[in-house]
Order: sequence, then C-alpha cells, then structure tokens
Amino acid sequence: MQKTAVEKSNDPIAAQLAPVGRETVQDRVYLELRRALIGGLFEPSQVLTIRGLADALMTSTMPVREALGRLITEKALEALPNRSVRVPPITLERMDDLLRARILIEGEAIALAATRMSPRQVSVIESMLGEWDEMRALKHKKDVDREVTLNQRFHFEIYRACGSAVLIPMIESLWLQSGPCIRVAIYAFSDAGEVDTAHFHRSIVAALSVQDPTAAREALIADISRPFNFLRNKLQSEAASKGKS
Amino acid sequence: MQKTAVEKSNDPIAAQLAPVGRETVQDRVYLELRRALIGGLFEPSQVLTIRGLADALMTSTMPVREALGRLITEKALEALPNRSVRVPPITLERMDDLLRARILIEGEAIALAATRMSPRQVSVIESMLGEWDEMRALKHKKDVDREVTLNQRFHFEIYRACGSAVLIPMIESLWLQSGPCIRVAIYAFSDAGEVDTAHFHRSIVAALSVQDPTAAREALIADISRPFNFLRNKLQSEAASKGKS
DNA sequence: TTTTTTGATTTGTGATCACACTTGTATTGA
DNA sequence: TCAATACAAGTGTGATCACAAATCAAAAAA
Repeated sequence: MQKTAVEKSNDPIAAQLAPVGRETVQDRVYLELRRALIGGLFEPSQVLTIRGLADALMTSTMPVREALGRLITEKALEALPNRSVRVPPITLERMDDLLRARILIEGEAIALAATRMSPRQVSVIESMLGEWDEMRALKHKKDVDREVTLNQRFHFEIYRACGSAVLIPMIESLWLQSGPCIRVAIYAFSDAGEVDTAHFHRSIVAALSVQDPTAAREALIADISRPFNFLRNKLQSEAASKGKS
Repeated sequence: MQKTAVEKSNDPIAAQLAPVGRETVQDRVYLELRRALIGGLFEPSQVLTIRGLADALMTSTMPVREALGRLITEKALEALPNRSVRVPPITLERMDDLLRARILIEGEAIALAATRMSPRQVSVIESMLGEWDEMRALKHKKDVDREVTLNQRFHFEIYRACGSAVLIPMIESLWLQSGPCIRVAIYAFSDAGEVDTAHFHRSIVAALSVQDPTAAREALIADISRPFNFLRNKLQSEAASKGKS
C-alpha cells in the first residue's frame, strides 16, 4: 500500500495525536494582517511598507509581500500607482456601497442558515449572548478588541451554518474591507453613550430559534446597518462643519 | 510646486499623451492566468506547478508564485495540503453553490444597472448583439474562445454600469470560479445541437432599454442558469450510468 | 523668501540560491 | 512475484541580492 504523508495513519497510538498543521510563515503573516485589519488596528489611508511590516513581524520581506498581494486582490488593501500600498480611505460612497453588499450577501447567508441550523447550533450562539452580558456588566471600561472579536465570532458562527463555501469567503472579504470603518464607528459609539447593542443580537437569536428566515434577515440588517448609519451621520456633520469654516 | 511622477502634467502637449501604465510582470502573469481560467483553458483538478508555469510564460518563478497566491485567495485555484496547487474539481454541490451566489449578486448588479444605464450605454451593449449574430452567421465552426470573450464583455459592460466598486470584483471572482464549469458546458452545448443562446441576451437588452430592473434580473437569471442546468443534467446522467456499470 | 536642483535614502520588483519536503523510480530483500 | 527500502528528481518556501523608481532633505539659484 502506498503511504503518503497527507493521509492519517490508522495506528491506534498515532490516532491520539492531532495532526501538526504545517502553517507557512506567509500564512501567519496573512492571518496577522487580517486580524489587524478587521480589528481596525490600521487607520484608513495609512501606507504600509513591506520592510516595515517585515521588521515588525520579525520575518524577511518575502512572506510579507506575498501576504500583501493577497490582501490587495481581496480589496482589503489598495495598491497606489506609485506601487506603495495603503489601507483604503473611507468615503461616503464606499461606505454605502459596502453596506449594500453586506446586506445583500450576509442577509442571504443568514436566511439560508435559519432554515438549516439545528437547535444545538442555535444554543451555541445563544450562549454567546450571555458572554456578551457578563462582559458589559463586569467592566465598564471599553474593551473594544474583545467586543469586536466576540461580534465576529457571533456572526460567523451563524454564517458557517449556511453551508455555502462560496458565500463565506465573500463575507470575510466584506468584513476585511469594512474593518477600518467599523473601528471608527465603535469608538464613536462609546463616546456618544452606549445604546443597547445586545438588543439586535437577541432578536437575531430569537428569529433563528424559530427558524424564521425573513425575521432573521431583517434583524441582521438592522444590526449591521447601525454602525454604518452612525458613521455616515458623523462624516456628514464633519463635512458640513468643515464646509463652513 | 512639488512634482511627483504619479500626477498628470498640465503641459498642453503632454496632455495628448496617454499615461503609459507601468504594468509589472506579476500583473501580466496574473492577468494571463485569469484569462486562461475564465476561458477554461485549464481543466478541473489539473495541478499547476510554479516552475512549469514560469517556463511556459518565459519568466522566473517569482512573479508566478505571487500570482498563484492571489488566485488562491479568490478561490480561483485551490491549495492542497501537499502545498501543490490545482484548479478546483467540479462537484454538483459546488456548482449549485456557485449558481446561487451568481444569481444573487449578478442579479442585484443588473437590477442596479437597469435604473442607471443611459440610452447611450444601452446602445453599446445592443450593438454587441449584432456582433453575436454575424459571428454565428459567418462561420458554423465553433469558435469557443471568441464566444466566451464576447459573452464576458457583454455581461461586464452591464455590470460596470451598476456603479458598485464592491460588487464588480466579487462578480469577477465568481466568474473565475465558474470558468472551468462553463467551458465544459459550452462544449457540451455545441455537441448537443445549439439552442438559441442569443435569445436570452435579447431579452436582457430589451429589459434594460425600458429600465425594468425586475425583468432584467429575471432575464439574466435565465441566461446564467442555462449552462449550469445543462451541466448538472450531464453530470447526473454520467453519475447514474457509472453507478450501473 | 521661494523655487529648483542635486544627492542620499527608502521602497518595490525580480532573480537566484539553499533548504526541506514530496513524489516517482529503481533496487534490494523476502 | 511482490513489498519495502533507498535513491534521485522535482517542488514550494524563505532569504538575500541587484536594480530601478520614488521619496525626502539639503543645498543652490532665482
């Protein structure tokens, strides 16, 4: 029998060992930059240099340039004609464009998921609601990173249940693109006095637990529209005050 | 005044000169591979090697590996655990998944375009209809490449009018992913006796010329569903006959 | 003071090399 | 004859270097 390295052995001892994933440096760089972008660690219009990132990530330039290339193709970063690369600036048109696409695709994904989620899966995301509560109750100091991460886990746990290997990468790309916007919005939120963010998530869970695709879609649209609408108002008022001065 | 290379000169003589784009080798490789994938020049499950492609494209391995990385992130190619890369195989589930996503996103794009296209723009794509006719009238020998190219130009001329910088790259990614399927379907078409492919395009143009988003969306759905449905039947009958033998 | 020019530094791109892993083919053993 | 081993060719990954283009700063000219 031909034995290749990719297939798992049937040895009863080896069966207890988890396969040691051979992640490349390039993958680690890519995932790290992804995390930073979705979390909004880079600000819009900031330019990124290959050697600078390589130094910060303690690797050579090679894995970084390939990771940057990948991020550029999914529009998470932008290639300037000078061949330098920056995180895309925020404009009103782009925000509306992103929100429309997210409503379209994430709405479809959650509608699909609503009809396919088992009660077991629903209970998993329901438990996240509790996590959210205790986080907000425990400490009032803003822990934006954890909030962003939890929000991301909540949404993608749902999207994964839609069972589409095509839609999910697209949603990831959309989150990557709207990451910088969201970060700005969240900071603006906590400045403007926190409204109940958990309310939307509760209605999403409620719709999913009764397998109602339409209600789930509408609750989701309300949820993801809120930071965009907030940010749009903020940008418009800033533009108005700047126009006067 | 600071003068950089990226900004266009105001010199009245230089104004007549088109900027000479500084396309990198990597870009050329990427575009060439894209073209090959959408055109279906690679067959499903075919593995691609960096050095092999570098030899074929007459460059070093460097631009090729970066282009491959980009194509992998947009799911146009697939990275195997062995770290070799292949064009994804066709499965029934994946086909249905792709078709659903295309109906969702391209349908939205054409509905947006229907309300925004000027009569001038409509006449441009209407003229493509004629191109199609003369191509089919002139020679009966199948010129699949030209047919695929014209079909692509026709669709993207419409999508561009939707004015969404977010949706269009997603549609390109979807075409990239469904490219290998389409090629197989087109060959199957011409074997099975050609039904009127132009009919669908005529109804699309008709809907656009009266700015009817719903009709345009439905005509488009019929158009892009046809090869998928055809291919699905073909695969199912093949699977059935293979199950018997 | 303002503008232009010159030079030094930084940056992205492509090529080449070394290394580790995989794969395919002989060779050896039973 | 067949299975296992050993060897050889092939492949992806990461590092380093050379080069051209871009950027920035200081110096020179207006």
